[in-house]
Amino acid sequence: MRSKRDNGPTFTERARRAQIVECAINLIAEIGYSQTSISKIAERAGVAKSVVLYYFANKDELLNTVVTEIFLAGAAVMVPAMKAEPTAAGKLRAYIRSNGEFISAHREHALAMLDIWTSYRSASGQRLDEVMVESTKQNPPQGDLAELDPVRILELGQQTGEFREFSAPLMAAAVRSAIDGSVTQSSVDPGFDVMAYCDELVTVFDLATRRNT
Amino acid sequence: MRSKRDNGPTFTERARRAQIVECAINLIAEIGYSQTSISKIAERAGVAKSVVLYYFANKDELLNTVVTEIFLAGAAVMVPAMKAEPTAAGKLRAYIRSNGEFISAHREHALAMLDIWTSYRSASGQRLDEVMVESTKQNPPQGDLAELDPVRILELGQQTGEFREFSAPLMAAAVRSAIDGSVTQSSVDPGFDVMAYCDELVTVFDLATRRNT
Amino acid sequence: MRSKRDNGPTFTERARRAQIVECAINLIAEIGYSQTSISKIAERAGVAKSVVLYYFANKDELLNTVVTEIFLAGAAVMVPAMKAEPTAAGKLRAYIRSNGEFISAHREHALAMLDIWTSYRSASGQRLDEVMVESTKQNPPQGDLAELDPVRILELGQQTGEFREFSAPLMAAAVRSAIDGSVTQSSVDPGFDVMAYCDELVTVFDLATRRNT
Amino acid sequence: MRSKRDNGPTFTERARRAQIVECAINLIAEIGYSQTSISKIAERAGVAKSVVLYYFANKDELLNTVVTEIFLAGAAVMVPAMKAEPTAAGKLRAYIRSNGEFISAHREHALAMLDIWTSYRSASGQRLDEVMVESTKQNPPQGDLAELDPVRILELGQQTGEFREFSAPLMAAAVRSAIDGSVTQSSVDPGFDVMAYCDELVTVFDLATRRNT
DNA sequence: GATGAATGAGCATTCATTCAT
DNA sequence: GATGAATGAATGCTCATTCAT
Repeated sequence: MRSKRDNGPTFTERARRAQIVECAINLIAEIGYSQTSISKIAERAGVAKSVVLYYFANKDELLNTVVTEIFLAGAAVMVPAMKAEPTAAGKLRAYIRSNGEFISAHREHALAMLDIWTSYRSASGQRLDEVMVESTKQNPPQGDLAELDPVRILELGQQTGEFREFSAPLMAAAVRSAIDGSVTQSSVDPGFDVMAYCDELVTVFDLATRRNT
Repeated sequence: MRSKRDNGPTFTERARRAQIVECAINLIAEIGYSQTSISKIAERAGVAKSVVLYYFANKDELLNTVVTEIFLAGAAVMVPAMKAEPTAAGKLRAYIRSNGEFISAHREHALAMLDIWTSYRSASGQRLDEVMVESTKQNPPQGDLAELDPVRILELGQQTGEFREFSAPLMAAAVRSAIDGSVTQSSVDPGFDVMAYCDELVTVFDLATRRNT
Repeated sequence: MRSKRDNGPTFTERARRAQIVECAINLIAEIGYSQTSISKIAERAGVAKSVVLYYFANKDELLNTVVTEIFLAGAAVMVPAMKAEPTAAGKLRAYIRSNGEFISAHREHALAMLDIWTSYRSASGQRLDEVMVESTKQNPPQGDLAELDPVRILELGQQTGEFREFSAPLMAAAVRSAIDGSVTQSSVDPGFDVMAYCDELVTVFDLATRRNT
Repeated sequence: MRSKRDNGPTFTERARRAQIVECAINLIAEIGYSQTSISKIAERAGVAKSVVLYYFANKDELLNTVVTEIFLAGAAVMVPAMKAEPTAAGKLRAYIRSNGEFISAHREHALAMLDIWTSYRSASGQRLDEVMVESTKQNPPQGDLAELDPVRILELGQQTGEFREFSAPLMAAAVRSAIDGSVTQSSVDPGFDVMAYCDELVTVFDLATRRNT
């Protein structure tokens, strides 16, 4: 795709890829991943179907790009918010609220992400996480991205004595799925107030995790 | 399929339908709804593809049967458990735990249900809940099934003074999505301890809802 | 299907066969031969699909019965009308008018007949007439039915000097297709006045065939 | 299939479409519309089934193209022939003869057209004319094509006094169905002399329409 | 860079027919 | 007599992908 003396992707290439990814996200948010085909994406982007496969080797690569894109956009919002909080309780609060803010601000991205996450199956029936295991194992999240793991926040709080005793992985799973619930709700009811919901979650997990005196 | 003066379904018919539904559930749990085709279901059931369509007018009817079957099986476990509890706090506890018990005992059913719920899209892109709205509006859940609505439990607790003030619909959404999270976790990690997770949830929502003295 | 000491078809058998044939005719007239399936016929008759194939070895036999039935019903109307006319001109007039009367009185039968005649193709693409050739060759129309051949009428008229010189087969083809046109028209426009049309045809072919002095 | 700024169909596209249409016509003429499937058309064209659906969105679009193609080819022959005749009687003669010439010269096209016309039923059982009503209402035949309406010829002749009094619509129906009869005859007997038949029709309708002195 | 052309695999569904009861 | 059960072939159609230009 590029010459030997490689200067990285050209401007056009990046623009086209971004455009295609954007159309894919909109489409997935609108009609669901399972109904989203390459030709529909191409149609919406106003290009030939083969153009999509020129920029992305196959459907899975496009999908992967979409997921990564959204994930990084979310991280860009959440990581700073969490870093700004010194305490574990503060970090947990920031984790929930900043996630909610991203979902509110980028509703379509969140819808697309959740839909892919829950709907995607490879030809052999593997889910996205199963497929991603290899690449993740090779590139475990480092530095800032590791901050996004709720298990770490909870363990931190238990170490500092802010939080009571509980299973950090289980509590983390509860936090994550409760937050994801806001996307599901939002897809059912477009008027769903994600931030109000997340504020409620902040209270819930504050009461549920803090050490009672 | 049957004449007017109807003696109800044959023995064979009930058996075959049950078998097909079972195969469908297994398959959906295994490879996901989007990868589940009628021919794969037939293959697993060891019958010709056309047999499936002999017993179910079309894919949607089969799907509907699957969903209803699983839902009723879940309700059969949950409703008695909740009725046995007099207090709202007890009912909430029973709601979470009995749901967890059903998920543990029928892991494949729960996986299939969740996958259908999140993946299904009609030809026009509608989700299952959107499609079901009409039938639900015509036949709103009555009697025992109404017990399964978590909003009612929470409002009850607020009326009796057991629970603090909060938005019942939002809290209910949190409860539901936290419970559903156990299925997602279970699909990612087959060894996930659903009951331990639900016990943790019981604590979380007990702390989060009870009136602090 | 019947015992050795054969008393011919039982009452039930004849009744069932008649009922099925009737339903087939209605259905073909309504939705066209190509959309008419055995299961639809059975459904309309209120019996199981296999019942239809119990009385008729296969679809073609049912079809054949339908065609024969309608043809004989038409002949029953037309033959007497033609016999009543002594002259060739009178017979031609009677041929057209009585055919029109049959079409008017049994619109569905006529529609079904025409639709089968034009639409039917065997699995190998043969038309109904091609398929029927063998049976017709073995049993050429005799006696009264031979009266229905318009070629004979025209040749008779030429022998008696009533008609001018023309090619009888070609003129006969013109007469037949003009009459059939009334069915086509009637299917397009249910209000089409078949008798008025046939009266016009009578005039047309009277003017067209008579010897001018 | 093509981008917005459109240079019109490619050479390949036009060629392939023409080839597919041609194969469809041959096949319909041979085995009838009801037995003609997309895969058979593709097989005859020597391409994959999906190629047919690459050029025609669905079977109906292909069908429509076939019908339009044949109709326009017929009109191209008939319109000039009729225009060349100044009198109504001449026009009527030209209408019949030029139609016959087209049928003789393009036997397969005529057979296909008639078969589609009589056999086609939409999924809901509508005939081709019923389906075409809307498009025809929006685009009524204009200019030259209006010449092809036999009703107009007959009314013209009555206005000029060339023709006697009769119902023009009924006479037109008779003319049309008599002509169509040549196609039916030709399909039954490949050696049928269409032009001789049409010449006979010319005489028939000349005698039948002209004002007797 | 971009795209038109082509393809094969798969899917849901329809249907005539066979067979055991 | 009647029917439920089962099946294989066929149909229209979608889609991701390949390839030559």
